[in-house]
Formats: sequence, structure tokens, C-alpha cells
Amino acid sequence: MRIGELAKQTGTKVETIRYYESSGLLPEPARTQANYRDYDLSHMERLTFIRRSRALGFTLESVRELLRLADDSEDPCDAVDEVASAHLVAVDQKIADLTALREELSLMLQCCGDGTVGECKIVSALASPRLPGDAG
Amino acid sequence: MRIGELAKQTGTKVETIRYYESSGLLPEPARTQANYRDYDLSHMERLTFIRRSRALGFTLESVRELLRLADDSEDPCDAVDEVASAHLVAVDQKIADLTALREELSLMLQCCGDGTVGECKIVSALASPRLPGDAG
DNA sequence: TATGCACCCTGTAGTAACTATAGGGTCAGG
DNA sequence: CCTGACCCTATAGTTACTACAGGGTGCATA
Repeated sequence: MRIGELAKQTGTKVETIRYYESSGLLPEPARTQANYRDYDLSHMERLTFIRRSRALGFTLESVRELLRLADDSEDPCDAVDEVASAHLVAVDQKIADLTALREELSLMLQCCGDGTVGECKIVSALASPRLPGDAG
Repeated sequence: MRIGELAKQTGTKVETIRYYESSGLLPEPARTQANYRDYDLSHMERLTFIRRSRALGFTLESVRELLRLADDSEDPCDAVDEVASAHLVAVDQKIADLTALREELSLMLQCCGDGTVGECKIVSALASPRLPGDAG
């Protein structure tokens, strides 16, 4: 299978596939006589794993580790569980941060009347280190 | 005020302040005889505005626009409101995306027993393009 | 006077995870 | 023979900083 075909099958850009190869995430495939990359099923499975992990927010560094762990199929899967659990914690933290930020933003927007920039509460809220009335 | 002092006052790194200047967000300050940057109150206010906006998740490009809009204090503040509202929508979207991702991740983790990597449901979930039992 | 130290300067390169471009080669159809 | 779709490598761009390298300034101290 050529790179364009693999790209279509997995919903990945051609350049991204080459990038994964250069980063050591995807093994170098065989080459045709024309020096085209020639992929097989194992490449497709590995790329699917990578894309799925990325879609779930794992960094490439974590994907690299997950792949390494997944390669030893007789090892206990504690380590896999640990990587994924740590990621869940990080995602929860990010959601919490964004939610707090969202509240501040929303409060700020509610204060905007239909006046001029000079009177605008958004502008003055941004100009002060903390939102007026904000604890902490 | 020298750059180190401004950095301390606003909780910004010295390099970041210079970066904002080179990006055109912060006007070039006067220089002392020793060629040190010499800041006044207006710089501190502008930097505070930038940092507050960044903390609320605005991109530097948006900050640039907000600053431009805020500079004409007699204009109506509709445009400011629009930039901030658009950002709120984007933040809401990001929270929704992360929350969906969090659910998938959590489901996946619940399936992990204490077996080997070969049997691990996390590994097989990552290897399939969609989570088994996932709609869509 | 020398020297050490904290501070400042410019300019450049590194980070994450791609994406885009330049400049070229391969191959099937018309 | 030519066009167009595909492939190749190598390099630079993106965001918002951060971290050097290599050097200058200015004050206090030995």
C-alpha cells in the first residue's frame, strides 16, 4: 500500500505519516523500485493506534511509551493503565481550568453595556490584574 | 522602571516582555544612558492588559485586536464585545470536546483488568479506530 | 584598584505536533 | 511526447513563549 492510500484509510495527512516515521513512531516501511514507501497491515494498525491515542489527547511522547508497552504483550498492563490514568487526571485538570476561565469570561461579558470603549467594563476588567469582585 | 522591576510587578518573565515588544504588542520604551529599557506607568498598564487577556485564553492575535480597539476610547464597544463573545464560544467548544474525550478515556480505563498487555482492553481500544460500542 | 555579582543587552535556537513549500522524480493514459 | 496524479527529500513556518551564548553596566566589597 502506498502512502496516499494509507493516508486515506486512516484519515491522516501524507506529511503527518512521514513525520511519524521520522520521529520513530512508525517503522520505516519497505520501498518499491521507484523508492515509494510500501506499507502493510502492521503499519496500518500501528498508525491507527497512534491516531486514536492522539485523538484522546495523549502527547506523542506518551504514544511512544504506550507503543513500547503494547509491544510486550506478556507484560502486565499496569504500566499502560498508569499512563492512561495520569492522562485522565491531566484532562480533568484542564477541564477545570477552562471552566473557571469560562466563568470569568462570562461574568465579564455580562457587564458590557452598549456604550463606548471608554466606559466598557470588558476593557477595564482586562486592564485590572484581577476581575473586580473576584476573590483570591 | 527597569525591565526586571516591571517583570516582578506583573508576574511576567523578562524574556516575555522583550518578546511582546518585538511582536509589537508593547511599545518600545525609552532607554537609559546604559541602553537599559526604561518603563513608565502606561507600559505597566498595557502589559497588565496583555497578561490578563492571555490568562483568559485570548491568543496574542486577539490581544492585539483588543488593544487596538481599546485605544479608541470613544468608539462603541460592540467590537470588543464581539471578540470576547467569540472567544467564549471557542472556550465552550473546547470544554465540550475535552469532556467528550474524558468520557471515552474513562470508559476505556474501566475496562482494564489486572491481566497482561495482550489481554488489555486499553491497548485494544486504542488499536481500533473507534471505541467498541461507540456510536458514530 | 580589582573583582564579584546582579542586572541588562542582542541574537539565535529550542519546544509540540504538525503543515506547507520548493524543487525534483515516477508512471499511466491520451 | 505530454499532462496530471502521485511520490521523494529537505527546509521553513506556525504559537507563545523559554533558554541559551556572548557580551556590557554599575554598585559594593576586599
